[in-house]
Amino acid sequence: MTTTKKAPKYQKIKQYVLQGIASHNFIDGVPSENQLAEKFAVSRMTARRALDDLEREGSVERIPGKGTFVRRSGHYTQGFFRVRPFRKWAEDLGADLRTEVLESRVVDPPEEIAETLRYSGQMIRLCIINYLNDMPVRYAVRYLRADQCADILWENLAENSIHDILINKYRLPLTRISQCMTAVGLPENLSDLFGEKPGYPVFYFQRTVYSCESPVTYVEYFMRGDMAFKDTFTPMLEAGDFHPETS
Amino acid sequence: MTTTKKAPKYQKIKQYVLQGIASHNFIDGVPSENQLAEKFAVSRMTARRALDDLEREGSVERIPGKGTFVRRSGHYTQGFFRVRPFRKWAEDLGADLRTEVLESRVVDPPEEIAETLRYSGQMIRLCIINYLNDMPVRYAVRYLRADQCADILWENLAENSIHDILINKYRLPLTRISQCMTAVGLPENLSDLFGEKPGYPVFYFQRTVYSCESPVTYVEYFMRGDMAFKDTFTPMLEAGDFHPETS
DNA sequence: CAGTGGTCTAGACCACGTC
DNA sequence: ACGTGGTCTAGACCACTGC
Repeated sequence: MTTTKKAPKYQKIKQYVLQGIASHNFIDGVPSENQLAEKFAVSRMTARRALDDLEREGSVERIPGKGTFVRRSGHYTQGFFRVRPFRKWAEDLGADLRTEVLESRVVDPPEEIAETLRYSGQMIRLCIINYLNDMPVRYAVRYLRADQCADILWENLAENSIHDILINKYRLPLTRISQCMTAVGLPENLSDLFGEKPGYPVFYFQRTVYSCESPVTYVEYFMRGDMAFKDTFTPMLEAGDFHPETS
Repeated sequence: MTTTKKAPKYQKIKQYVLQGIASHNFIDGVPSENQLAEKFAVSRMTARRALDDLEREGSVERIPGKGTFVRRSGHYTQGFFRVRPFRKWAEDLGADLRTEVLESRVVDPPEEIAETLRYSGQMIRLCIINYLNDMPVRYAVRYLRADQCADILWENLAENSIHDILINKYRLPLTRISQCMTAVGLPENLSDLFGEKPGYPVFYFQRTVYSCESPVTYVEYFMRGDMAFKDTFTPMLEAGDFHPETS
């Protein structure tokens, strides 16, 4: 259900290139359009279509006359933000909020997640999608330590807040939240879920939640780019923040 | 210098469609790929390329078997954020900040701007681009009331903060800032400026700055999507904000 | 010079929605 | 049955880069 029904040829090419990037091949350049076309026995336009997508999704960079290259990110940081709890937000809007649990199981965590949560044992992985008035607006992948809250697998996560459960059932006071937001193109594998093309602009969040300085859960999610963040405030001279002395 | 050097045919088609959208034609559907191909005497693939771009940039929506339609935005709001002053941000990074003024002149404001600033006289329009370590990261268009600060045209805006000037020279205390952020695809006309393809994910900000409840300046800007917003905070039960009771 | 990506053509078949 | 968008082909010319 996640992939397109007819499996276009350019999808296979995209997969091939993405895997190659992940395996750190292609460090001095992705195969050229002609090479890909030959390798997959397709026309150059089709190979090109695959690279077009990858470029729009930010995976590769093309330089005319030279070739196609893996893109590096280069993160700066630029400000801060707060995110309102999803349920509260929907309430205020008077909008209909629906939550679906797409996956809920025990996994061996990827290395970065193990590092982030400082725990290398098994984890619970939850994939959740939120709809607002039947429009998919947020897709979240969450990791929790299996030793801390294995029973969460049996909770009704579509109806109850995960934070509620962590606090009230597992007695984990949530004391700190650390998060990062960027704007990215919608990844290919979420295209169907959101009903948008790969590359559609979305917010990408990465959040770690701590209980008493110990990381409890990591969640990353993609949210439609047209979900607006709004703010009105008074620019007082507070803590090196937005204030009149500077631009 | 802003447009591509060879002026591809699909650009003209994009322009045509965008103008049609702005003129509120196409309310019941953009011309089909075949119609556009015939009208512009190009192959269908070329007309299609134009619509591909417009779709990725969020202007139109395609429905297989039905047609291509103008996209409506449908803004919700989702949280809030703060943006650090650009100069301060660059300082902290130890990065090299460069500012270029691309345009600086007196104009008759578009209607929305006149409404936002509650002033229908002439305005000063500033187009500014910021580079961080020689990478273009932010493009801003700013409007100011010509009757309030016409002389700002003669200031060295590349070196001095506009807010500084407003406060210190024009004695306009900035008392309130109201802003909105979404994620959008990079508009076509900024593609060259940023060195990214149209559709590249960027943050889009709209901000109105007030002095004593009177709007003083409106600025909108596009910022690279890989400029991260980061935040670490304690989720206390404050003013309906992020707190443990909810998701 | 050969190779790259950027654009373009004039066809084609398919799945889907409307009538 | 017809029009729509989605995919695909096998060519083509161009501008640019590197050698």
